[in-house]
Amino acid sequence: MAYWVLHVDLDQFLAAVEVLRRPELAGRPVVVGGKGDPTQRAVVATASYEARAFGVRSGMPLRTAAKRCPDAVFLPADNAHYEEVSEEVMATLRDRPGVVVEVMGWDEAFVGAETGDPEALAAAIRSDVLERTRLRCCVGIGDNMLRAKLATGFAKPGAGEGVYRLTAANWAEVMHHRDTRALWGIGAKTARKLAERGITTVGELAAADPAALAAELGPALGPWYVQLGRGIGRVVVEGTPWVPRSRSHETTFQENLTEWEDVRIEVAALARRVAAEIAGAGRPAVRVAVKVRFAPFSTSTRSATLDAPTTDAERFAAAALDVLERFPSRRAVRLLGVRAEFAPV
DNA sequence: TCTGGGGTCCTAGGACCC
DNA sequence: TCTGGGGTCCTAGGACCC
Repeated sequence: MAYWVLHVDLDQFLAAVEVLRRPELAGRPVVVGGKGDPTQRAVVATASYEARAFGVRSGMPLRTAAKRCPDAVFLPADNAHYEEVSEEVMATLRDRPGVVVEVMGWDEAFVGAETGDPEALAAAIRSDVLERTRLRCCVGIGDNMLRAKLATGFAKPGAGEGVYRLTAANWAEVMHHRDTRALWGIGAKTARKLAERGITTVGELAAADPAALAAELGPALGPWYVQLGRGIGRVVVEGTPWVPRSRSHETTFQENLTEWEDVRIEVAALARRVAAEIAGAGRPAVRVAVKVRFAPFSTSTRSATLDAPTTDAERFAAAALDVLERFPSRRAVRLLGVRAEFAPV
C-alpha cells in the first residue's frame, strides 16, 4: 500500500452535459459559450470533440468558431445546471471509501488514496462516474499532484487510453524533452522569459540554478519553476472545504458605454449584486476593487480598503463608485467588474 | 480572430513606523 | 546635517488556471 494522487478530469464537460439533455446532438459539433449567439461578444467555454476537429478551441471568440465550423450547434452556457451536475460527479468521487477529494473546478478534482493498485482505483472511478452521471472522464495517476495533473493530458482521447501514470520513475523520459509550456503553471509569457535565458525544455529547467532564476524571475517564482521542471509538487490531497478569498462579477457590454453616467449605474448594479452574494455567504468585504476595460481593450483596476468590513449593498456600492472616480480616463468602456475581497482567515 | 467570466497568487514600489 | 535598516500595509499590475 502506498499513497497515490489521482487527477480526475471530465471529457468536454459542458458539451457532454448538453448532449445528455439533447441526445439528438450526439456526434454533432457542439459549442457552448455566452448566450449561444455567435454574433455576440463572447467566447467558447467548451467545444465538443467534433467541433474541435474544425479547429474550434476554448477561449476563441464565438464569431471565429462560427467561421471555422458554420454547422456547429451553438448553445448558451447554463452555469447553474453545470454546477448541479458537477456536484453529482464530486459526490460520486467522495462516495468511494478511503479517499480524499479536492475539487479544482466544475470538471476536475484530485483524489488522494492509500492503495496498492492505483490503476484499479482509476478504472473504478471512471466506471462509477459513467454509471451515475453518464459522463466520461480521464484519470491521471501520480506520486504528487503536479504529476497526476500532467498525467491526465496523456490519458485524454486522442492522446491516450483514459488512464496514465506519471511518477519520478518516468518523469525524465516522458517530460524532459518537452517545451516548458507543457508544465502546469508555465504559460506563454514565462516560457518566453525562460527561453530568453536559454531554457526551452523541461529537462533544461530541471537543471537550472534556482538562485539565478530567483534573481531574474522573482524570489518565489524562480525557484518554483525549477521545482516544476523536476516534477516536484504537493503530495497530500486536502479535503477541507475551500474558503474563497474574493467574490466578483464582471460584464462585457455588447455596445461600449460612452456615457460616464451609464458607467456609474452599471458599477453600482454590479456592486449590489456582489454585496447580495457576500451577505448571503455571511462574508463581509474588507476591500473593493473596480475593473474597467476601455475600448478597444486596455484594462486597469483600482481598489481600496473599506473603512469597516461590510455586506451592506448601499455602503459597498458607494465604496465602488468612489473607487471608480479615481480612474483618470472617461473613454468608452467595454467591460466593468466589481470584486469584494474578504479578510484573510 | 477583435479578444468571457470567475478566480488565485506573486511582485514591486511607496508609505509609514520604529 | 545627513543617513541606517527592518517590518508591515497598501496598491496596481502581471501571470496563470479553469
